[in-house]
Amino acid sequence: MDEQSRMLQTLAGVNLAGHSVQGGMALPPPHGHEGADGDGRKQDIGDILHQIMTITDQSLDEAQAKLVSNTDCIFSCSLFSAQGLSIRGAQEEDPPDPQLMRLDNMLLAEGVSGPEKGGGSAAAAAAAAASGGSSDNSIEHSDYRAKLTQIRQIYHTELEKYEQACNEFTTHVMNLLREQSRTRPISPKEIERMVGIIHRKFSSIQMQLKQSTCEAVMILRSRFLDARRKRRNFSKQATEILNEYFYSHLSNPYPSEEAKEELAKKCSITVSQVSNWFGNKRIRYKKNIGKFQEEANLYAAKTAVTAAHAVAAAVQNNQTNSPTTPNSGTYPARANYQPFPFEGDIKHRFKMSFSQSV
DNA sequence: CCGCATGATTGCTT
DNA sequence: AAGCAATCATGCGG
Repeated sequence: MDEQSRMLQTLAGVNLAGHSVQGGMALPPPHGHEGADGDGRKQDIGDILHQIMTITDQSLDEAQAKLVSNTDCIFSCSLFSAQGLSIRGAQEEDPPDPQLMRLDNMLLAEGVSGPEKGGGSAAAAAAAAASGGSSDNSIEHSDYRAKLTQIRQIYHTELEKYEQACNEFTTHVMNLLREQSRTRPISPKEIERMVGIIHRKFSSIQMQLKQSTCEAVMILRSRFLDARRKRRNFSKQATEILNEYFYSHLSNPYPSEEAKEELAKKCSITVSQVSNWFGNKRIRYKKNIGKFQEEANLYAAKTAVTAAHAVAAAVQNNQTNSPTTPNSGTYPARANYQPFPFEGDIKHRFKMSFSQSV
């Protein structure tokens, strides 16, 4: 912040002072204001500069405060340190500026700098994609979007403020130059150069805003969308369903894509969550079969009961059938004994241990 | 507060 | 590309 102010002051100040001094020295002031006029004009420029700078600093501080409080006060340190970096970065490279492009791209991708309405959904989609799967966490999601909207609004108002300040400042300087042009010739190139300097300085301030906004979005994202942080145990019902499937397919606990989808629907979780669950379950079961024995028996009994019910229902439904119903299984709950499919091409040697364990 | 349970992530293998 | 193994980070009961 200090560095930036100094830069703006020195850069703009040197040039303005130079012109002012030149003008004052080379030619006498147009109106009869005595020698004090030259000094007065310098004073004017200095005042304006100071004014503009304080405005800019204030607004930047405000923006930062808002962005920080919007995410969390804890993160203010990272925000400010990041800004410090951005100041240094902003001073290098003028014309193409890859960093600015990166920031712009990110803001656009996050839906911050994009169109006002569609931005939210774009950000949501990006966020969902980043978090691994198409997860629709209803409550957290809307919360996230609300926060993102706040950030977007702050960003836009601040951006507008800077643009306005930039224009005002430019107009001021132009007016001053025009005034001076009555006393000495000022080439268009000189004016152009001045405007360029001003714009560059203001765009570096904008860059800070963008950097801060990016930071805020990243923090928001990591806090709301990192599923690991927001881990919640599945519902009792969901684990029941998953366990039932697992223990009734103990010889081959690898649900197909369709089976995963169905389980996901039943448990109201995502398919990738089902995959995670089975991955974890397989490895943990294999690691310590003994520990899971009780659970296995429990679910075996449970599925056996449901199977018995199913059989009973079937028998009741069509009594014409022969009484011997030899467990011709499609999904039937085969509790304790398994036919061990032992496919010749066992890709995963752990299937062996699953089969043996039963 | 500690330790275990558990869902998610990461890196590697096949 | 799917799964394993290790690991992380949180949830939860004692």
